Amino acid sequence: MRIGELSERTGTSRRLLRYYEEQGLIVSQRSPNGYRHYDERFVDRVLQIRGLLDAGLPTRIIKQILPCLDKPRVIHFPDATPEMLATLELERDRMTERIECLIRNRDAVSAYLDTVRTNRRPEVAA
Amino acid sequence: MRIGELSERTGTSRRLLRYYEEQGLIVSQRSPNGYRHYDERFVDRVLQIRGLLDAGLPTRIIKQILPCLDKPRVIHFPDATPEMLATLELERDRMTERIECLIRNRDAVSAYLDTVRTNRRPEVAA
DNA sequence: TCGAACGATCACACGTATGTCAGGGGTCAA
DNA sequence: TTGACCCCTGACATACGTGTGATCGTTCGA
Repeated sequence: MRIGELSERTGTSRRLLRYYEEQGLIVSQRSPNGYRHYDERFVDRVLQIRGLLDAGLPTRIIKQILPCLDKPRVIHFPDATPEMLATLELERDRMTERIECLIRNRDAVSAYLDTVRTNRRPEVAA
Repeated sequence: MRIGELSERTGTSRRLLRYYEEQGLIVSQRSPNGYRHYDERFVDRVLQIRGLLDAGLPTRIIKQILPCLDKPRVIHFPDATPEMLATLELERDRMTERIECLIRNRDAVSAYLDTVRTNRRPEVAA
């Protein structure tokens, strides 16, 4: 598919798809006329990128963890340098912290909503 | 405490503390000379703000959910308008999505790291 | 063959979180 | 009183994700 279809299927502007490519998050095939072409896998890939961006990870980090998520469980041992593994561990821990922070606060918001709804007293003006 | 101590205890620059105040995330007492003063509660409050920012929430949203997290379980019913409750529900759901996305990807990174470490073969050059 | 619809690149702009610096005042101990 | 150190405000700068527009080439159906 070309960029327009990928854009529609992922709800992501063409501009951003080109930006993600520029940042090395996705790679496209080019036809002779220069048009970008993508296969089905890119739909999930782009949605994954958007989710991670929305969760606060910068493209620089996303670029590093994406190779871990490729479907074929083929691990590229050669390019798994100790430094890269350390970086991944660090990012994994940072993601865990984010998760815990989000859970804490989401639960607090939930508790608040529950309390408000339970104690709803329409007869009280103020 | 004054802004310098709060800054040190939260690892947050003075500049940012003032910015958070400007955005309505925190409120300070002022002494006659204009200095900001904070009590102990602000240490946790600031750390919470930083966690949420790091998790990808903008100050606009953080400002809305912070009142839900105040220690005294005093719910301010009067200012809990239906619109605000709807907004909170929406944000709660968005936080849940973020959490799920982060967990999925964190687990994938973990699995990658486990695989690499398990299959470590120091004798293989390439 | 023309025009609509799509693609490409490039440049400028914006919002947000953050850094940094300038210019000025307050506090306090030597 | 001077100097070190804290605070204030305001302005400018930067990185990053994203929008928008200009200008141009490609494709394809009417």
